[in-house]
Amino acid sequence: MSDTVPIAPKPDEIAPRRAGDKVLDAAETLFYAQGIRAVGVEEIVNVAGVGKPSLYRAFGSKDDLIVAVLQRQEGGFWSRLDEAVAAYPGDPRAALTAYFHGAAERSKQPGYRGCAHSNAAVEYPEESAVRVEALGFKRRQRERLTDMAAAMGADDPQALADELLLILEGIYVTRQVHGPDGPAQRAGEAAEALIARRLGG
Amino acid sequence: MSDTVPIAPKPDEIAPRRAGDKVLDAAETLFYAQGIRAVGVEEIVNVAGVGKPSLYRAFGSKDDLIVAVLQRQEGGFWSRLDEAVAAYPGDPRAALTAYFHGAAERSKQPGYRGCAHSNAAVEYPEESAVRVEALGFKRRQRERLTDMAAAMGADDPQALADELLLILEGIYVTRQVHGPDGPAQRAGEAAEALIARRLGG
DNA sequence: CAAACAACGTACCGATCGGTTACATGACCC
DNA sequence: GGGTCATGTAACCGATCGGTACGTTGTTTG
Repeated sequence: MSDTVPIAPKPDEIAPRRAGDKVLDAAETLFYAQGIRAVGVEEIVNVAGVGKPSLYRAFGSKDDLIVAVLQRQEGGFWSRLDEAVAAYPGDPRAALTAYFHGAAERSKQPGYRGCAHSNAAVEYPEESAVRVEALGFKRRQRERLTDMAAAMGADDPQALADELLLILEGIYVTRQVHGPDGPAQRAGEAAEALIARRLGG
Repeated sequence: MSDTVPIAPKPDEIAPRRAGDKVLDAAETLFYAQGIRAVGVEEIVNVAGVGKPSLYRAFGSKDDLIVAVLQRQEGGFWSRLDEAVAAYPGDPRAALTAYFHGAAERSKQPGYRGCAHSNAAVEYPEESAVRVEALGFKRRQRERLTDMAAAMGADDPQALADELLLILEGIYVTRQVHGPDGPAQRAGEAAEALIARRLGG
């Protein structure tokens, strides 16, 4: 994830989840919707329907909980990217193009608030475990895009990847400040143009 | 401003500034460097070297102070944009290109942390005076870019402006998550490419 | 059946949050 | 000198912050 709105925690009647899982669900939803610093642990445990010690038994501290939420959300990003890649076997250019069109589309959904990791980095500008986790994902994201640019046959994979990253982060933030009908809707086309310029076609 | 690092409050020995001005200076520096929610009023008045009542006499509340800081910072953005426009009279395309190259260059300076208004919108996702102020600037920014795109002779000024906004917000955020040698350095070239695609040349 | 253990919630902790009050001080102006 | 205005000091407010001591419950295990 890291750029989709968390699905509402499902009722735990079918699979009686542990208190820690409920905390993680609640924290993910609340952090994404309201921002990390704006959400207190009290509110998290209330929404999760558990006691405060359950949070601290499972995660040790609010910071550790934040990191755990970010780690879970990172998986979502890779899932969606891998999905696009799998949809166009042997054609990383088509995969990446599809991914950007999909990202623009996803940004229209209500409650969308961009990339949780980027938001976290903005909320935690000073050195901290949260920032380390957020920046770590961003580095892996950049590496992966660079690899894909190389696989596309770009002369300068890093340059192409970085140009696409500008668009990607642009989606995340413009959606938040300009709404669902803002610049983010041009992202697919813009990404295609930047790819075409460095690859031809 | 809104994307340059605040200059350190100058010593008030020459022009004995009012307490409210010192508060505004300190708040601008602290908010930009550490984030808004991370800074308490106590720290602000300490750095400003004034008493807490001075803050509340001048601004009424922390929220009002935040709004005042954002309003001051907005002026900086218009100054820099107007400067680029003035440097290329009658050539909005050259002006905008220069602006993007300049923005990429500025993003390298230490302490750069992107656009204060975008950051504020991330920190305040729920309706509030702060968010209203931040989003108001972002709307004016988009309108101005659209006007310039129209002046360039773009067939679809809104489309070009929005593509450039993706790059612009991309600069702001990628600098924060990827550092001064990250994707932001490709912004000038990317902006030129997107402009050329819609204008020819 | 009972001891042991894991999981959990109630109630509380000190610290800090944004904001306020009362008052002393000093510069300026007539 | 007396008044006004802007300021700083310091103590304080209720609310909320992240975090914990401790007792209760429910299940397992002998």
